Amino acid sequence: MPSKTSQRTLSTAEERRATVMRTAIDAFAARGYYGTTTTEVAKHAGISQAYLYRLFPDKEALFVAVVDHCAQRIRECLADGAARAESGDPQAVLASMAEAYARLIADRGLLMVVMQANCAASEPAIRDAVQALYARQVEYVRAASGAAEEQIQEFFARGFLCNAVVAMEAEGLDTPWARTLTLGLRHYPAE
Amino acid sequence: MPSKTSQRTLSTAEERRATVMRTAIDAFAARGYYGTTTTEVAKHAGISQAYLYRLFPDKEALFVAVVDHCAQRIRECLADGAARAESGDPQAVLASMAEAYARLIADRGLLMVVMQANCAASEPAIRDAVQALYARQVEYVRAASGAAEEQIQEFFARGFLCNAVVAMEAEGLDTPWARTLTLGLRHYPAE
DNA sequence: AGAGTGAGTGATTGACCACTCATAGGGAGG
DNA sequence: CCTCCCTATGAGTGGTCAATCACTCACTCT
Repeated sequence: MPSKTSQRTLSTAEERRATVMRTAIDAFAARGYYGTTTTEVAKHAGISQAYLYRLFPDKEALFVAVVDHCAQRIRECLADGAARAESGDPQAVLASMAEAYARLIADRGLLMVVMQANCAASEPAIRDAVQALYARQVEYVRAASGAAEEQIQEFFARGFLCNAVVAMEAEGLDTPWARTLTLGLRHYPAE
Repeated sequence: MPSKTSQRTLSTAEERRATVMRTAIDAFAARGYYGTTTTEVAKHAGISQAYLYRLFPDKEALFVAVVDHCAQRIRECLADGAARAESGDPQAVLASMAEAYARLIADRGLLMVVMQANCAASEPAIRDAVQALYARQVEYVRAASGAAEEQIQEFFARGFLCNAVVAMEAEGLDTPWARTLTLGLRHYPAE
């Protein structure tokens, strides 16, 4: 019967959930867990706010789902970096992972969601999600690189430096202090 | 006339402002700029919410004032660390500053306010305050230590690592990943 | 064609929040 | 003792937010 426009109009709930998790990143990235409204998230996903509550039990579960989604994308990115390493040497693997990470955070959203989650850790469920995120990341980096503890720690320290620099929007600044912090940091332009 | 209790009942506005900036730290540290209510801040300071608005023009100005207050305390702490250095050697000065910083962030509040401010940088006034904070910190560390750019950068990278670890409450955890991240980090118990 | 299932929404609710205003009361100077 | 300024508050106000509910419509199976 719908001969003209063969486009289907309805999606499955699972497809919608995936869309929401993708589009909610930018919303939560800008204003964090408390500062983002469910109406805003719904608008980004192109659905009504009421339906958002059919897809997720409440705002907290929605946020945790978004954080988990980001965690998974970061892991995939690290794995991709490890696969591209030119040799099995721990330092080479770490460098290749760092390069992949630098490319990943070219879009601010992903990174900012993780920082926002880190800051909203006073909610137990969110703190648990953040701890799980870093637990899996650290274990993965350890396993994939085989590097020494100190090297892994420094890898993450540099990662946190990246995060902070991006969060405070200091990548573009042409001041001495900003140049000191961003020394040697690869900065890929957005998209 | 008030012979029994000689305690005064009124304070000057300046004294009250100082009290608010001290007590608001814990409130903003836990739930950030958006998640903290002005009523909460007023209650912590022991004044009415209405009077808070006589001391500060609005919530944003209040938050920025608290961030500036934290920035000043951190600078004092770094200066104190530099003064205690055993020699003028850049590495020794940096190490002494790091030690002082580790002691400072024994109370989570100060550090979390800075992280929360970093995450609320979508508000221009807050972003400016955060950038000013790090600008002065980096310049101070550079001037006081005389260290090379790379060393200064690594100093701050380790600082951000500290921040993240404290934020996600991983200092106490006895898991391999948490131990990797906290390697060699001095952890002073609260208060 | 008609019944049943799941996608999707408009309207609403009660709680709460940033911010305001009229006013009460302490303390110092005259 | 009176008065004037400053500290301080109670009682709102308009607006917004998370969450709910009754309801419509699209699609499928028989």
